Amino acid sequence: MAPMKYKSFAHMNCSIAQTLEIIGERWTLLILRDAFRGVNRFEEFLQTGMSRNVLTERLKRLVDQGILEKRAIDGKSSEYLLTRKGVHLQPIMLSITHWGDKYMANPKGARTIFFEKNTGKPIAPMSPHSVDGRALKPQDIGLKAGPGSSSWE
Amino acid sequence: MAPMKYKSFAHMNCSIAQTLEIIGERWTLLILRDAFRGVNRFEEFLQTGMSRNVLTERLKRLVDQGILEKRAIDGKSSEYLLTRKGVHLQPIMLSITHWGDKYMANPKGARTIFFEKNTGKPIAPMSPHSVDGRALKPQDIGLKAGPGSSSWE
DNA sequence: CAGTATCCTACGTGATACTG
DNA sequence: CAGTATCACGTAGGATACTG
Repeated sequence: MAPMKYKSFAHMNCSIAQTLEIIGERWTLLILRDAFRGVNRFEEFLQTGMSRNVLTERLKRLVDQGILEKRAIDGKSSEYLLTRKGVHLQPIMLSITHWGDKYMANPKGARTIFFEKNTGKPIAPMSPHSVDGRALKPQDIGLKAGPGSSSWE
Repeated sequence: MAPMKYKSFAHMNCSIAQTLEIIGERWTLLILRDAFRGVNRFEEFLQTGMSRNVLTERLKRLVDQGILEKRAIDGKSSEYLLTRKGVHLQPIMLSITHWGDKYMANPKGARTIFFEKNTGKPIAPMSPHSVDGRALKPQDIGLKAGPGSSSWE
């Protein structure tokens, strides 16, 4: 019998599938969450609760994908910093956080607050917008196949 | 030796961790993606590529969590519909799609286009906004512990 | 069509010891 | 401190047969 493996999502012609192939593993998003909080050292990331081998592999993958950059600090230590590509994951993080805040709320209130530095005010919940800046409701949005679609619908 | 299990994220006092505990499994987000495209039948979901037992379990979990609603169609068939809670996952879907569009682009262009029904125009890339509706850049945003935080920082 | 039920395997994971 | 290296284990996942 031919060997069996988990199916890769990478070949699927879909942004969601391909993105999940990179950041969809069990601990990866928690590592990234930490990175957005300013965590950048191996031993710090460990505090989140995964074991060393898992962290090693995830970090390697994130560096390979250009989401984190590894920088030597003084020959013996290194740090991991979000690249531009990594920083652009921010809307995903915020969306997940806001959904969790709403549907898995801690009774005492939000656990993490994202605020605008200029004003100190919390940001608005993530929402889609039109190109000219109007907030849109879920039902205002339709979807269709684009030029990169092989074919669906 | 005490039995070993995958560590649950559920106890972590974190919106991201708890959300991942629900929608973070390998096929779940692809099922939800399909649901947003109007897929609602078992055999249709199967086309995405997972096996029956996996689909069965994922659907059950999503129904349990109130993200999908299972409705009998005529005694023999049933369909799965996004609840309000499920629809509110839309920003997550959109954010992931846009990131994938940018960093894992298909050379021919977007595969799925989200557009505003009223105008027919594609929506803007997902971005955080201030409460009064100004788009914010990643570096405009800070984060701090909220009232529900046990303690960090 | 919509599942349920097996069986099997490999991968993700956890624990921990070890190295520079 | 920042990893690398083992090893063992269970669960997610794959294939497929079966049922109403």
